[in-house]
Amino acid sequence: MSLRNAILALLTVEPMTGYDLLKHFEASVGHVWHAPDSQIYPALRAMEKDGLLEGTDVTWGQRGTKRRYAITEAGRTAFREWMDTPLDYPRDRDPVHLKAAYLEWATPDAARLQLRAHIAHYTERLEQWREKIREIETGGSDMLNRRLATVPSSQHERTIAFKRYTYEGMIARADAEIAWAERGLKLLDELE
Amino acid sequence: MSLRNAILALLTVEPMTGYDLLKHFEASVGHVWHAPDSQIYPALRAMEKDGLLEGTDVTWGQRGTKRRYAITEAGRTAFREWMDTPLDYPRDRDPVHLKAAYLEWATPDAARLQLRAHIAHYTERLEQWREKIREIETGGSDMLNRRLATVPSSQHERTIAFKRYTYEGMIARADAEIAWAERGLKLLDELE
DNA sequence: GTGCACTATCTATGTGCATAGATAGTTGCC
DNA sequence: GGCAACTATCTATGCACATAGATAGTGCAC
Repeated sequence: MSLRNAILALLTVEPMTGYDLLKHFEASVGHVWHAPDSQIYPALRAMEKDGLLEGTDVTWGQRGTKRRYAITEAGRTAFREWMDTPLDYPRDRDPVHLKAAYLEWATPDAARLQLRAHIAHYTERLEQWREKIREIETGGSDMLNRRLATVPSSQHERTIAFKRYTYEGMIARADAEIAWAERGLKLLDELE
Repeated sequence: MSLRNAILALLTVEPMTGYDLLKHFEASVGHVWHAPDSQIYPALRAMEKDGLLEGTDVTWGQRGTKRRYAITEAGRTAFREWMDTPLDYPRDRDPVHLKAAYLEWATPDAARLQLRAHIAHYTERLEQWREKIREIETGGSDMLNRRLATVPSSQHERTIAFKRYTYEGMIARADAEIAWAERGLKLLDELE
């Protein structure tokens, strides 16, 4: 259900086409939730059928058309409901730690490579997330600015605070992962 | 592919039935990787067909039979290969942080409930993982003891170290999640 | 000797997602 | 005027997994 709610969240700002949404899932929201077009377009059709969205065909150039989706009142309600409902946590299923538990089966070199890849992965994310926070703080986030334009200014602080808070969480996680992988590299050295 | 490799990892210690494996996925390994019986049994059949396992029927009581699977040389090779191959990291898809980004849509009470649930979830895991480490350190882990019996004593330190290292990583992650949720609770107070 | 918890396995249906490939119109540039 | 890059959307196949329900034998306790 998260995909649907990620879509609803974006459409609370303004109506969008599937393609618009795709671009957002590749950029801003994509740092938290990713979705390919093959998932987005069918989801939009289903959500329209369920009354969460209302689609209208918009002409585009001479012969082209595209379908722009707006969130309905039912959609807003559904989103608020989801926001108020606790998530249930999936069972643990973590390939990285699964492998770590049997690292004696890997060659030390392969083990090192993988820990370094872990560090590289989270370092990259870290930079993206830090950049997001910078954008949020300097008012350089288009999507956030448009969102702020739709809510009373008394809500601006809240809205911004939760965005920053989200990315801070991602950063904290990345920091923990990097520190863990670095301890792993040290451990490999010690065991040799 | 992780399920298959989790199964291979367990079967490097000794042959087991699907039911045995299920119990392990509910207990020890389950802290890192979970799988229901409806996934395990078909996987075992497929892995036998692929030559990774060899199954033999074992009588059980008067009329009962069960199928015990042993890892083959091909299975060991496949497992080692997986262990030496870097994982590829899935795209970000994190419901918790997705929701956090739009927390202004939740009522403050609902938001608090969810952050507390987050804390409760990871606190519970934390205790399980700490218990696992205690088991590892005191030699109280059956599965680990049986595993150690299959490897030369020169490898014991390594084997134990990686297990502990794995759970330390899970603990570090849980600590980070709890700290983040606590900052969230504070943030909610401040915004009110 | 009956009932109950446990061992043991299998099947069916549906969702979410990855991957890949197809189609077609638009815009801008050289 | 043609080509490339981009906009816009759709479809197909397959895997991993959740959920649920079915079947049947075992072992023990009362």
